[in-house]
Amino acid sequence: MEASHPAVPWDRDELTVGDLAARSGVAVSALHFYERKGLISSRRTSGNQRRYRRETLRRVAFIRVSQRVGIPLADIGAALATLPGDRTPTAKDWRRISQAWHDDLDARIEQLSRLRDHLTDCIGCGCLSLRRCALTNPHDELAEAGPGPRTLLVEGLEPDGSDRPA
Amino acid sequence: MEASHPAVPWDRDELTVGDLAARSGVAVSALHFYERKGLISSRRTSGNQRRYRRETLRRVAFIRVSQRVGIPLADIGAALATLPGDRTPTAKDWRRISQAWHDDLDARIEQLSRLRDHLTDCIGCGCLSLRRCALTNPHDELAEAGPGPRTLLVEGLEPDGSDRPA
DNA sequence: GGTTGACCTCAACAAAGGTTCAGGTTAGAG
DNA sequence: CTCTAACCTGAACCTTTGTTGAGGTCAACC
Repeated sequence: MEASHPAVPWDRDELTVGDLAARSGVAVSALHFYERKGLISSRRTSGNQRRYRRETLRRVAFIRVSQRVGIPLADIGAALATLPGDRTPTAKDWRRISQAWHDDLDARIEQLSRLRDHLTDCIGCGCLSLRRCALTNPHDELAEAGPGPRTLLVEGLEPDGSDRPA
Repeated sequence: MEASHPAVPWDRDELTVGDLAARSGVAVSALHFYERKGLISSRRTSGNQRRYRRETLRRVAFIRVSQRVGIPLADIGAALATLPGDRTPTAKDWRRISQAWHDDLDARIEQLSRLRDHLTDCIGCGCLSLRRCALTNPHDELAEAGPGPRTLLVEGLEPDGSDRPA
């Protein structure tokens, strides 16, 4: 209802949840979910239906890209929360928050590379001594962001240092 | 009870679930869980308590390292299932199954690197056009193993090709 | 003004990877 | 022989990221 003309310019600028879903390729249920989690927000019509600003399209795109990079929704939400609320985010704003992902990704890639390079030494050799292995050594370990196990591997496998391979 | 001597050599070779937990740094509840999932197995004493072979220590270490690499438990279980059941796995056995992780890791690192290199182009520029962006383009996408979102990003952001940055 | 598709809320379920708790048994030290 | 730490099972609960369904409303076309 809003006004009796359904296609005035400033109405054109708003998207229904279905529009947003179609345009972003994200299911309506996921958009509702993101909204419950505070990652996106909407205005309600007098009939209680959601209307999104076009800017939301970019937020959703950012969410999906970030998830693909392996960032949990909570972190994405925190990053989005740093965007200005009083104006539409600029290229600079997006660049700033994407920089954090870039750094995160760098660290993650570095860590995975180390992991890979030690895999053969540590598992491949069959000894897998947790005490000595670089793979399982917490010192080797950084903040570990992103998916995957967060618990660190600890302590010694063989108290006597031997490993009894057979 | 087994036999009336609690410290005979072949008994020394067995670990209680508490021992295994202490040695591997994994909670007892997690070990029970791994056992329910078939990743490890135990003998039971006459009093129904678990006894693990020392070899199990290496399996648990393998599980934790694999999780750290980002492999789901089900896949780890499948890999472990290829180990010989009739003898203690050798260095060669472990090398073989770790090779698969190595390859997986290579692919994952490659993909993350591509993602990182496109991040600035795609989010950083502020346009985030899903249609054009390499980040969101399924063609760019491979099997995507490991943690993180599996759903592909799709379709166009702006039907008219423009993006209305502000 | 009626039909139909899109929308609303709330609740339940899913899968992964566990943890916690209740209620009861065992093992081993003294 | 008794005490207690460690063990057992099963069920419930947790987090994340949503999906599905039931029951009901809204909006737009003819």
